[in-house]
Amino acid sequence: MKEYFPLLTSSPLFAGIGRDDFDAMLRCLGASLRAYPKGGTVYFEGDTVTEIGIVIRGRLHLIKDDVWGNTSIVTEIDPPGLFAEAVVCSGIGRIPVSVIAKEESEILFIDYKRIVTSCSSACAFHSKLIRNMIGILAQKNILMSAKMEHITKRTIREKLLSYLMEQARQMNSRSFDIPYNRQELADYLSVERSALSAEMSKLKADGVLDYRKNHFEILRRATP
Amino acid sequence: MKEYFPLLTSSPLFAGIGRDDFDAMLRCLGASLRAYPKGGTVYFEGDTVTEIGIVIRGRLHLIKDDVWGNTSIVTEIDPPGLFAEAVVCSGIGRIPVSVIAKEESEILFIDYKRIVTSCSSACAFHSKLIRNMIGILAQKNILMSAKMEHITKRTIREKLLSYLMEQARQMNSRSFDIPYNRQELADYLSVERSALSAEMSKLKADGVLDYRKNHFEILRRATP
DNA sequence: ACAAATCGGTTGGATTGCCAACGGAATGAG
DNA sequence: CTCATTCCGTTGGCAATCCAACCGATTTGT
Repeated sequence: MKEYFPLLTSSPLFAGIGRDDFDAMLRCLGASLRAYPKGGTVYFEGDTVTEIGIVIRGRLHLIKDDVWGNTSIVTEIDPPGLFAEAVVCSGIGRIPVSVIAKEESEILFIDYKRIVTSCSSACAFHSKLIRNMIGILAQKNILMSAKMEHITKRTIREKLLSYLMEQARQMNSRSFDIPYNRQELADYLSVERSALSAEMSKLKADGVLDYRKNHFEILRRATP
Repeated sequence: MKEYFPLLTSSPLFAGIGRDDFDAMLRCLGASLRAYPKGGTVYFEGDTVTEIGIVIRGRLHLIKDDVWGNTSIVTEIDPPGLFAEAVVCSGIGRIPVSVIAKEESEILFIDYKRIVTSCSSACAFHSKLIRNMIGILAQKNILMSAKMEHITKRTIREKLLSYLMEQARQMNSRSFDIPYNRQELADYLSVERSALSAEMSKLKADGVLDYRKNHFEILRRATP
């Protein structure tokens, strides 16, 4: 198991856990490692899950099957990504997506109860692990709230400005870089790339915005 | 403090905490009660916060000030609602909204560190409180993910069907009630009420859907 | 340096949604 | 019962978005 230490310690879940504690911890948590062939199914939508999963090797797709049979990819998860943590931690249990191995994969499973129940030997890392878990869930909350904030706006112009102004606020500057290219930004705001480009040009022409590649500068307040 | 027991115990955060432990718990957590006049400001956007808040009396508005001065209400919080839990638990600290008292209000503040740090007397409720906190964050995650799933769809038809099919799946039946009226459903999906009504009529005409008030029945798979 | 691939801006026609306004049905108060 | 209110469906004109297609610029691989 030790071979996975470098990978796992880069996961937010295990942040701050030392190499020395590592093996003992995994044993104490009753972590189990399972392998899946390419195309194999980890969970079917609706399955009851009690373990969180951490991708060690390979790649997973969380997919949703439309009632008519169309399947759409909700997320892709690469090592050392977490999945099923929200369903498990919420106590809901029924997973709302199917999980399939897009490549031959190895996954580390940890039973949620073993995380939140202090073991008899009162392992020191338990509380650290729990704080990490809380941090992960809370952070995801923040990110999703922010995204909602933007997406619920009516027009592309509003969505874009909402996003850019938040970036400016976070960077504490009117001039900043964003971590997306055009297509990714369009996907994030769930609009068409071409329509986004068009709106950006208009904003530039209006003197509201200046940009070049993924560097942006807000010049003045936008009027509709 | 005991007077607040019935209210607070109805909060998911304190679920399962007995009356006997209650006062000791609040003292152990260093909970502090503060009052705000109508219109008073609890937090300004960007403030650094380390305490989660629980509304005991009154009502709060979480608001966001557009750079141009337009303020929009993000959420309304009534007793015994929680706020600032995500910012605090994520360790981000800078609150992304302003919090104002819409009415004269009383708020119970609890320092996050006191929750996740075991006290010297190893209070039994600590772990319960932590599990509750995790559950709250995770549940919010699930709800937001589901909403995203719907909202990111391109057309009203798709948004609506996405929502309804999820309801059907959850209720395990093609016939079910939803907890919204038209306006609320439109707000949830962030579309226009009238446009939603129109689309619903079309779906009914197409034989895909039947409904009456807030009772729905899915008749057959939708084709675009 | 050349070819191929990726990325981003532009354009025009079809689709879709927004908005404002109206009217009917249901509900509730006096 | 009558009036006022709320909820919901309908409609039409206008604005925004989607979609497909194209092209130039930049990047990447060889």
